[in-house]
Amino acid sequence: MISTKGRYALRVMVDLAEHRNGGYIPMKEVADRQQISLKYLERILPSLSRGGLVDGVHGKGGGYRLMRDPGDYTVWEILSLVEGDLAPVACLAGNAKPCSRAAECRTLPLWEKYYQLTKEYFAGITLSDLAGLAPADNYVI
Amino acid sequence: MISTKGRYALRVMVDLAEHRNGGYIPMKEVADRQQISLKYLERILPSLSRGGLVDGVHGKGGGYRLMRDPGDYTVWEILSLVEGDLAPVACLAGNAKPCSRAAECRTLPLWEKYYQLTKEYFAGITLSDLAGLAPADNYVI
DNA sequence: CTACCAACATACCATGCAGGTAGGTTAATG
DNA sequence: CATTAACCTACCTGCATGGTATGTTGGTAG
Repeated sequence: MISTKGRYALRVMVDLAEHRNGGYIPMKEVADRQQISLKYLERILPSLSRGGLVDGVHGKGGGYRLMRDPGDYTVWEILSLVEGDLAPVACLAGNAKPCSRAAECRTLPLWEKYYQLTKEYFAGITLSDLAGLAPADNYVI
Repeated sequence: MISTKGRYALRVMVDLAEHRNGGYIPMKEVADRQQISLKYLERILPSLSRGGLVDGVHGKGGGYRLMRDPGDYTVWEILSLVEGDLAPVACLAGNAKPCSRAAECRTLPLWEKYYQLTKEYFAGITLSDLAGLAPADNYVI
């Protein structure tokens, strides 16, 4: 199951896409609009920043800003960054030790296909799809 | 993510389908074949039994047995029974309190469609698909 | 009737993660 | 220098996972 961390991150990104004006948007605004605890948001945003999805600036007039066009962010990218591994079962996660029963496992192909399905679904949706913005809607500076 | 409980339950069901002979199969056999702790298996099977998926009999010569043809069990049915709710996010789970932001939530439709996709995928696969048995392969008594 | 087998039930425990809260530090602006 | 806002660290509570251990109940075989 996707945790609140992933869900909140997605909502913040959509919010930043909808309210973008070329400048920096303080998290307090987003927290108010989205009704999410500011402190909790502040714990999520650094990973988005380190991942190069947003750009954060300290101090007065500061805040966060998208670094690319909303149409260039996929949901898969955002969720992966925040949630880590989106594998449906432990044996498919990146840090999993190789399973000796893999070759004969009757259920492994089921999980693999489901993983693939999940990836394709989330990779096919961008921020502009969610924000209801046209893909050609360009960044205003 | 699907927990070991769900994964093990599925493997047990497939094992019971592959080795079914009309009689009862003791969990010790399954535990040995599947390399799963017997004690842990014994904690999973009562729910499968209560759910009417298998039939358990005490004592010597006892064990568990499928109650229907393998082709009549869907993966969705098995996982739902053992895992409870398979909703990808908390707001879609059955026990979730109604969210006041649902009407305006930009991300809700995304989760709903993913939930639907998951359901359709798992409901489209049966035990006989996994066990490699032909659907017409009938129960031998 | 007794030994044995196997399902079934219950209790306990260690670990990790979710979902926060609290407080302070650093960097930029006016 | 006061304010703003990102950023960092530590801590806390509750719950789920993945077991282990110790039985009890019900049925069969000898």
